[in-house]
Amino acid sequence: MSEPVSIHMVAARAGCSIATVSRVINGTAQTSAEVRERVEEAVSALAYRPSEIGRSLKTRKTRTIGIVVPSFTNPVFASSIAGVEEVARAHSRTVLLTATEYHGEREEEIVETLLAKQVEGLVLTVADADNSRALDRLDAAKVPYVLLYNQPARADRYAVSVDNIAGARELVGQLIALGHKRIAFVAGRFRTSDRSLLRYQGCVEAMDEAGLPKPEVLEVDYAGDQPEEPDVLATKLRGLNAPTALFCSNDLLALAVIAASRSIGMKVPGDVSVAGFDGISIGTMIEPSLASIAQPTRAMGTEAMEILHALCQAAPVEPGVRLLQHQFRPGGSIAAAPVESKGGT
Amino acid sequence: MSEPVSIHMVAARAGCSIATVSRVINGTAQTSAEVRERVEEAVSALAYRPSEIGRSLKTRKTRTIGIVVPSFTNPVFASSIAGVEEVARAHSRTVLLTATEYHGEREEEIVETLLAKQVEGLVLTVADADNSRALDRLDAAKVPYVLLYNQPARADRYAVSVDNIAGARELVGQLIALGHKRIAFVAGRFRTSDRSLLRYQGCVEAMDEAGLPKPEVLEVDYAGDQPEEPDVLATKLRGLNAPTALFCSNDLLALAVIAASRSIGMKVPGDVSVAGFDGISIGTMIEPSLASIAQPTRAMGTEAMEILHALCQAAPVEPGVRLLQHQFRPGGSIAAAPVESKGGT
DNA sequence: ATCGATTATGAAAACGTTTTCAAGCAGACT
DNA sequence: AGTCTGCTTGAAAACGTTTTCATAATCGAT
Repeated sequence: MSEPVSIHMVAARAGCSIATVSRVINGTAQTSAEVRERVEEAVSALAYRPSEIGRSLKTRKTRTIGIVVPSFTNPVFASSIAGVEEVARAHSRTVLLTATEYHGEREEEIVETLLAKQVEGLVLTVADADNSRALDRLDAAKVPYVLLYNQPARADRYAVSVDNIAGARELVGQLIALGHKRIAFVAGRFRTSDRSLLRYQGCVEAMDEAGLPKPEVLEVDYAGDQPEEPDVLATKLRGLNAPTALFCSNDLLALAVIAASRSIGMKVPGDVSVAGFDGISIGTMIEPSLASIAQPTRAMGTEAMEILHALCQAAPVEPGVRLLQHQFRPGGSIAAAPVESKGGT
Repeated sequence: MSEPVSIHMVAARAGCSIATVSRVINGTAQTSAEVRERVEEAVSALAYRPSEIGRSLKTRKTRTIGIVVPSFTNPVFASSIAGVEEVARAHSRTVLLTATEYHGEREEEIVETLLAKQVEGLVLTVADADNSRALDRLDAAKVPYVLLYNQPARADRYAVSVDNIAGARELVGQLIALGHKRIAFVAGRFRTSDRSLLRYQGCVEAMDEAGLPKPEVLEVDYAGDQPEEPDVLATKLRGLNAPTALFCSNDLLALAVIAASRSIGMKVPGDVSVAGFDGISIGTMIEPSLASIAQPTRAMGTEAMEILHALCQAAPVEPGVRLLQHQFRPGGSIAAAPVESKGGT
């Protein structure tokens, strides 16, 4: 903070010009062994580290990328961020982190800030990938970016995701195979998550295919990352038309739904089956374990960052959505549907 | 990436000097309404955003802070990061994020990188706050930092934590009150977490006080954030001397321990009580709910960032460790100790 | 010995800002 | 009319780098 050691001091101590110091440090040109040694001595004696700021200004490269996600506390995002960061570091890039807290309207402002910081590219998860002023801004600025968890319709955008529709279909297919006919979709934030909508769509398709009516939908409010109060949620659950299975748009929500069900005396999976989406690791440790669609979250982060890295150095990359493999994760939270009481409630 | 619009272009379009543009943008001096209007027109027409790089170079302020934590995927760190980021944004600072992945030896290199990026300060959780070359480096560079979750002995360092010893004592006290006499401490990473060690110490003190022998210790290996394979863990648990309660050094570990116990037919809490430390929110949603010591993780993040912000602008702040209030969170995972079979195994 | 070719080095420009300094200019006062 | 004050503006320096260009020095070859 108070003793900034610049290249000039190193040059002074080594008795040469700053140009030579720069050459020694970056190995960008031949230098005599003698002067090289003096420079190296000075560098370590002064604990000199070239300022990335000065360097960036000249080279117009910051080696910094930005991340924009709805939240850190959702394990899905946390672990993909970890993946991004790992790859970023491997390519000696650093990561500027921001969260929208699920406020889609903040996206644009956040992107603006990141742009001012001269990030070379971004990895982001937006509310609606096909209608985002933030993305338009990035396109205009010609700053490369890779979407994560979004599945944009536009083919010119880069994205890494799983096939949300197929995943949801698969999961709901399992429920149907277990004999469930009245399946409700418990939706987190339809409005701020196109993923949620796609999963709903997959659910509808699976039920359609099986000749079942559209699922009932229960929309849940959130406070930050946590679903609303357990008793409010419980009340809402009670208001449903006696579904035998609940498909929740994500695992965190499923956990809350299980807890709420329990609180109103509904046994899981005895009275009602509950499934989620994401495959967070905690789901396997609880009892009953949570049936879900597992996404390779960390790998999605690393993949996104690899693409972004390529883009940053203007390497040719095929645009479009990379769909990584999802996997049905069975769990004790779902079971065969209870036998239907004839014409009952 | 390819059309960088600089202050010069704005000046050219507005027909004035770059100095005037700067003044209009920052409002740092009076300008005539006429020229101000022209500048504003140019700014919005060109979608100009001052480069933070250029600005930082001149002002020697980057308005960027660094975060160093062991991992993002541990909810404890994730939520305090969220707190840090929130406050940082409120003070219009951005956050550079890095994880050590629990490799203490990486800390120094990471700090070095962050320093080169000219961060104005750091929030970090280190392996051992009293013996850290990374912190020494920061002291030498006179860059302010605030520790999070660490409780350094040195009184000149800033830190935000809970009282780990007191928390552990309190929790173990509860176990003892429930009649437990053989309590084992399940330790995650003694070597890379001084928190773990403090919690152990608290456990020992509580047992000492009650005239009980030192707790048996089970040390667990990790792969990244997840404890070792469930069956390995289960085997290790079986090797213990029939404790009636397991105090785990953190909640994630406790969850794994519960799952492992279940896998070898030990009922929780019927056969063995299990408690954790941290109070992660998922702990309240599972069955049985997890008894733990809740830390105000997000508040710890905001507090740390507030202190750092003050430090960054050279405001006087009392050094030392801020201990935030922890709270015993009761849970169904602990229950009265089974009655002791006379002189049994 | 002289010449061209090669190598090591330094001076200076450039990157995009902020800020100091001086100057221009209007109006107000003597 | 002349001076002073106050307000607005521009030129230029500075921040810490990298890089271009030129120069000095070394060397082998004629």
